[in-house]
Amino acid sequence: MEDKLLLKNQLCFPLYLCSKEIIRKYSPLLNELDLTYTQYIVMMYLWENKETNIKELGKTLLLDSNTLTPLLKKLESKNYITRSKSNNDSRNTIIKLTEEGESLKSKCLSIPNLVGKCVNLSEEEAKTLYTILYKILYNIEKEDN
Amino acid sequence: MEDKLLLKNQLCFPLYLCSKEIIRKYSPLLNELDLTYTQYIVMMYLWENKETNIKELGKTLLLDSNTLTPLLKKLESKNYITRSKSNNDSRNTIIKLTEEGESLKSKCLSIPNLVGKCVNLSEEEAKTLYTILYKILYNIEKEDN
DNA sequence: TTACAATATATCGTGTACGATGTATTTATC
DNA sequence: GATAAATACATCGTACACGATATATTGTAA
Repeated sequence: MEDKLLLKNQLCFPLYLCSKEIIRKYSPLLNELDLTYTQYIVMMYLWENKETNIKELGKTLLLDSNTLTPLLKKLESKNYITRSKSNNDSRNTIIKLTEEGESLKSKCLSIPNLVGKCVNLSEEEAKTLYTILYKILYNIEKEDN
Repeated sequence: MEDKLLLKNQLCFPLYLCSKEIIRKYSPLLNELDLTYTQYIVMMYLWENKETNIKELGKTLLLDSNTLTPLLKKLESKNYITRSKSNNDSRNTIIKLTEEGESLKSKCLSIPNLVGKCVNLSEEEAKTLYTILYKILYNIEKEDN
């Protein structure tokens, strides 16, 4: 009977390490744009959607207002986004991309390839990993109800 | 030409989400033992090694003294470990498991299965994921030199 | 043996991450 | 239409995570 409490028998441990280490690879690239990794994925969401609110954003990034509110204030102070209250429902905080925020995307085009080079998986491995990770997310979400 | 800056085309993004979400699954279980996830993996390391120092620990967990020193002080205050200076080289901080810390392991035996149930991968998927994750870690470490 | 480099840890500041709680607004129920 | 429940966000406190820097100790080379 193997010892399930050995670090080498854990799955979450290498997941945790990989997440940290890849994000560490992002940071010198993102530093030049004055972005953190979390701010970067918020920007990615906005490049796809232009306008959103905290609830929608949080549903995608699996983050709540306690994390997003201060982060979005920082992005606002950098003039990458605007924050305003909705007229329809003034509980909603509308997040909009600014011109400057939009133009930031062109400066990020090389980032995925640079990071991909560090990770250095074959196309097939990357695809397999991707599939399994989303399966885990699906399973956990299902568990939560 | 696909847009590499779409969230759905990212690999780090689901990695980051999985790491967070699985750790979220640990937390109610670890709460009962007054441990955070990071404290838990430190304890796992110590259950395997009994005695270590901050450098050794950090090499395994990929953490530096700026994270570990305060964390270890907390584990010390819970009487799970002791911190002391080495006689051979008084720059080293020796970390030792206490009896109480050692006995904590028996209370954790059910955790891996409970979390595994949430993740809910087949044996083969888990193995594949494991292999790919450690390949990434190897590749990144190699890159760093 | 002295002075400089290397090592090991600690401290500091910033930025998430998240449970718990507070507040304002909207919806639902009677 | 008053009121309770639900919703959306904001705030607070604790705990990492990590770059930068400080401090103390040890190793090394002239």
